[in-house]
Amino acid sequence: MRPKQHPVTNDIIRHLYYHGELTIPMLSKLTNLTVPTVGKLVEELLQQHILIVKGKAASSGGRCAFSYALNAGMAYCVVVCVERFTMRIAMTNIRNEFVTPITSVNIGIATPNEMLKILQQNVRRVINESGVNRKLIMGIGVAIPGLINKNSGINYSYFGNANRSTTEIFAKMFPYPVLVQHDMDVMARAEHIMGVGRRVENMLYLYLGATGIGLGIITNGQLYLGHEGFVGEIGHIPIADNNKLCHCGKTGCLETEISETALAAKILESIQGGASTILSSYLQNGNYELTLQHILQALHGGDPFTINLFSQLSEHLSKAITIVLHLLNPELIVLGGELSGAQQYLLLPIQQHLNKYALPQLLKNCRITISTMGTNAPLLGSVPFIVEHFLAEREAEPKSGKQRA
Amino acid sequence: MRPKQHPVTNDIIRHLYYHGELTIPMLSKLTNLTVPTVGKLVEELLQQHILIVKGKAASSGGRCAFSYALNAGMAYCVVVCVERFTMRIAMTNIRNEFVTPITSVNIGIATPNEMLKILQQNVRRVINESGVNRKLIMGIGVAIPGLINKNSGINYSYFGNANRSTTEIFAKMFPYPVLVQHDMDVMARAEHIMGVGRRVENMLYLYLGATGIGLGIITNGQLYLGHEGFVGEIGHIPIADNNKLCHCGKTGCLETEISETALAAKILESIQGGASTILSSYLQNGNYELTLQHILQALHGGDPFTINLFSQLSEHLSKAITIVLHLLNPELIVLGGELSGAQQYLLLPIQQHLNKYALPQLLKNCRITISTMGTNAPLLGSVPFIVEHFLAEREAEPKSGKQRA
DNA sequence: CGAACTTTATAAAATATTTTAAATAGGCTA
DNA sequence: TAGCCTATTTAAAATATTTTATAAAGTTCG
Repeated sequence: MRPKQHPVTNDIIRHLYYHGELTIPMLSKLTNLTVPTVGKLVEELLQQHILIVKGKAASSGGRCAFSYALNAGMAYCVVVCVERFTMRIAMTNIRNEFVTPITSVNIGIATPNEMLKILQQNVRRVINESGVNRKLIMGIGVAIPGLINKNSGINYSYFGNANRSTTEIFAKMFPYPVLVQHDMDVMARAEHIMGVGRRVENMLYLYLGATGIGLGIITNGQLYLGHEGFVGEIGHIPIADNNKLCHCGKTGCLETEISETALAAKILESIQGGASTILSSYLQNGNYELTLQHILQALHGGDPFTINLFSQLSEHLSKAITIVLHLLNPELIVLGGELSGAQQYLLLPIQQHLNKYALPQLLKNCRITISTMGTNAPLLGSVPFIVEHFLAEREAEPKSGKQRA
Repeated sequence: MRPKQHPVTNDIIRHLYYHGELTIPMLSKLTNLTVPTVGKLVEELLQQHILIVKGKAASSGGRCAFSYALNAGMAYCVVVCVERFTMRIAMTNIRNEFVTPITSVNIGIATPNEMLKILQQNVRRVINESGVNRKLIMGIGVAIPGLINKNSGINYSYFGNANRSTTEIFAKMFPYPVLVQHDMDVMARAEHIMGVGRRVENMLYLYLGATGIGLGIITNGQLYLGHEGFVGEIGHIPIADNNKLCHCGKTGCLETEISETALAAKILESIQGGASTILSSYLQNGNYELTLQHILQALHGGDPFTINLFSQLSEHLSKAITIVLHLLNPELIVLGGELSGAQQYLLLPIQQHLNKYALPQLLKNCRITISTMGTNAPLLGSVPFIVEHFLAEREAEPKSGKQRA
């Protein structure tokens, strides 16, 4: 008997999720509903404990409005991210806040089936230990690297093979919806919803990881996934004239210059060629491996060799950034991933090189910054996906009983 | 007294514009309104002569539905495109059909002010000669090359300088809204709305012109303009290791390999080096200039040298296509512009080279084809912009008198 | 400090849209 | 060609949302 109301309350919840805190007149503008209508709906949502009164907003010349927010205890998300050596799991509330510690599990060289087991066990443990009412869990978000088909859920790296859809596998494993997403897209979304990219319509998230490079794209205010979800494969753009063979089989890929192994190899070569750097000390006593951690440590320690190394690396990166800048004219480019830990040692040379390569009109109004979300991005970025899915389901629902609260 | 109805009838008009012909149940699904509601609104629009009954749709197992379409005489657009040597002007109806011949005016090396005068005079003439009721003209669409700021309308090529907004200039010149757009975006839109890209959510339009290269981008079903409208600057991607100086000041730009002058220079060099080609015959009697027309003629005439030339050109092009393919995972790539006249001599080698460069997962479900709209694209592509603007204005309108019909 | 103005919230009447139900029209099969 | 099935159309009742009007709670300025 309420044909439109249910979708409309979802709209209110959605806006409150993205804005955090809103007044009735603000919601009226955002939803295109009149103030009395929004007033009634908010009243209803308050009674269902979906909303809470947050306080009074500052007056803008008249009676000051009450502001409302989502009740943090209204709904929860389980978030998982799969990384090189570990899988991290935690629970958040609907306000993007962690409500459990982040569990980190070693995954070693687990087979797809072992990975599934590890995931299942640990997700269950996190849910148990959280003490949260299971009915309030909206879903599970899983961020994984590699190519993931956005329609079938088929991916070519974890949890299965080219024939098994992860979506189907997980549907049998959990009583909650499980959303598997490319980690790049999850991080881009995190940055866009709760990081430096808030309210930005067109932005790029450039992930500079130890093992690879990727790009997450936000166009017209929404995540762009492309036809099948294979967006942002920037690591294999032929950009370097170095003749180095990439693991993809081609030469000159961006990734042959920018990765932990590429950096380590370059350093080793230089040291053998007589270069003087603090990094030599790590290579004593039969230890021939340099990790990114060592390199970043040397960098922030002020080692001139390493600083120069990052300046060189920035040159290649700048060429790639120039390409995406010229193609997509973003308002903001966010740099994330382990390599972005280089901070100013990366950002400043990039900006310098961009002045050389990029068209000034495009560069002028494009901000470039380093992510401040750290390792939380691939976890928190799943929350908006889960919230959207939850609200979409809620809309499709037969208008049966009252909603969870 | 009709708070929502007006926007809703606009929605019906919009859907009919994009689909051409629809039944009431189809409109009901598209608008999220019930069949009785749509029925009433359609009845109203029929009485206002905005819609016409098109015929009966084929039955799908029951009573067959009437199908409705926009009345071609309901509204008109003036469309203009500015090209290298000429300005072309015509009038269309709201169904993307020309209702006047296409007027072509020589613009030589006109100054910005002269250009404005030429445009004004000829647009007026086309309107006069069309005999169309001026009240039915929705607006004027102008497609121009170069960088155009999507917000201010400031462009750096025609009709003004970096300080004058074309939007403002035109507002004083005509009693109709004038929409100035980048020609690349207009052509991409044409291809997306009425060309090979109909119903495609994610596509790229690659313009291969005599003087430059550009990219129009459709993401999530809508034209992507970027932060300021400077999207698709693909001509200056550093892709060639040829050390040729580009007019932008850098070397190795894609445009240094793919353009009329680049091709002509290459041919001349080869001929001087002793190559045998039918093109030599054009260079007799003191004529040292080769146009793209000559080259395409030789190509389709089967000249082996020219065929080979296009195969080489395709290699560079394929590298650029690989980049955008890897970054944006489109469903469709449409090739347009004068160079696309090479047809299979361009398409086949591109596909061959792509097999070498691109990741198979990305290539597999991406169709690449050559535009079939020819020189109409930059004219007809303005129509959807004008229609959208018209409908947006109509929505904002105070719900005063009845609408034009 | 109170009058005038502005903004927000609520109540009652008006109206658009939906739901439910019944009628109509075409295709398919016997 | 009659009768059944399905889909479209129209009609009437129910309900959500808007409009209009009024009250309440702030700010600003004389």
